[in-house]
Amino acid sequence: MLTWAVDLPCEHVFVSAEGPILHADLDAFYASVEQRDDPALRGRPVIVGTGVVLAASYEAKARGVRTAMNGRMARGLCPDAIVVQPRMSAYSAASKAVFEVFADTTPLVEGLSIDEAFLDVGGLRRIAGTPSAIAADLRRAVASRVGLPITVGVARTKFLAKVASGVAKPDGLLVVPHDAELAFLHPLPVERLWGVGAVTSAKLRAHGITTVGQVAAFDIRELVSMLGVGAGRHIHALANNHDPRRVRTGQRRRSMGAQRALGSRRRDYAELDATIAALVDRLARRLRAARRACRTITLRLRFADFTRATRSHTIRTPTDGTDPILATARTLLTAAWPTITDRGITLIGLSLSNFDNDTVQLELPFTGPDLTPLDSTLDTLRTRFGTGAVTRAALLNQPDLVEVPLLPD
DNA sequence: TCTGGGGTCCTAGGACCC
DNA sequence: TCTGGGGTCCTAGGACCC
Repeated sequence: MLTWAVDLPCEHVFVSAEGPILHADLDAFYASVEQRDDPALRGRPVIVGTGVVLAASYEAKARGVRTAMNGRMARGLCPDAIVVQPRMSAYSAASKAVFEVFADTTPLVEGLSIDEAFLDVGGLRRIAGTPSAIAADLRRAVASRVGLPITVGVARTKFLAKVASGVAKPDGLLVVPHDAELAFLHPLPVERLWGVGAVTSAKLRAHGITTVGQVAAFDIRELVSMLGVGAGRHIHALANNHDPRRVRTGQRRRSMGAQRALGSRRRDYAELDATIAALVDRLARRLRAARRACRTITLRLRFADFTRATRSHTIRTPTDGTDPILATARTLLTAAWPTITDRGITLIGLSLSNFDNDTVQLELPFTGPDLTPLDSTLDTLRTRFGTGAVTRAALLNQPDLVEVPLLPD
């Protein structure tokens, strides 16, 4: 199987500092890459994606075009927009170049998606200047080395930094000073809270809650009964400016999926089976390229009325093979078929998860009976590999060698 | 506004174990 | 025979993010 034993030298382990934190977010990423690569597009409204809008330049956004909007509607709002086909490989390359700039700024980078990341710049003050100077340098470096505009929010916590970059967009820089955090946060609309989407926003507004400050003042028990324990506590904490989450490096993906929209035409079993075979083929290749193996295969379906259904199965032994994954996917489809056959399937997807824990053997920077460095080492490992990666007991039992999950993809 | 493709995390019930 | 309390794993659904 795919269990690795790789030595990871300890100089590759980074110690987390405690903020300040930068949230760096590329502006209208796909559209900006298109404008960078084709001067004729600069200053003009650009829409990436023909079916739905994958990205819109700020010139198009000014006319009301939004990400995920139906393409026909977008062209109605902005008839002179230039619509281009997405070029995913160009975006991947641009993202990689930007992340290299991040890595040159600080080793403590946590990527959130193809176009945004948190950077912990605590501890860099003496060598690189104040956080706002570091952020300004970063923006200049991305502009000169990659040719893309990027907005940076700077704050004490992840949440404040993320909100700051959102407020500062496009092509901006915003620092939230320590003594102005609540004054910055509380007047904002509830939708700025990370984790408040359409459903939660509607519930809050139905209770007359429209600002972050109102959420902060609201009784937490009522929030919990309104939204559930997890969401209620989460937004209450954020609204009250409690966000102890640190920047974490070395996170590995937890699932891998592929899907295919089918339109409204009726599909028979054979067509779905062929689609699934193609999805499995793609996914299994990606899985092997990432050197992972999965145990859970999930079939995702979306119907004409936009309801969804999932069917999943977990196998005993992790696999990266096309055949076992396809066999499981087919079993799921066959079992679900009688209940889905007349519901009008408009999308079919597969997701692989429950990856086996690939490990590395890591030399720790101490041996013998002196355990004083143990807790700082534990902290270091958790920063790099995640809180659940290693326990104190594991370190005590094996103080000079410990297995932790493999490096990120 | 009727909607693509890729992800993350949480909740809740049931099976099973001690 | 009926019972408590706690834990893990699996399945299905849902909300949210870019």
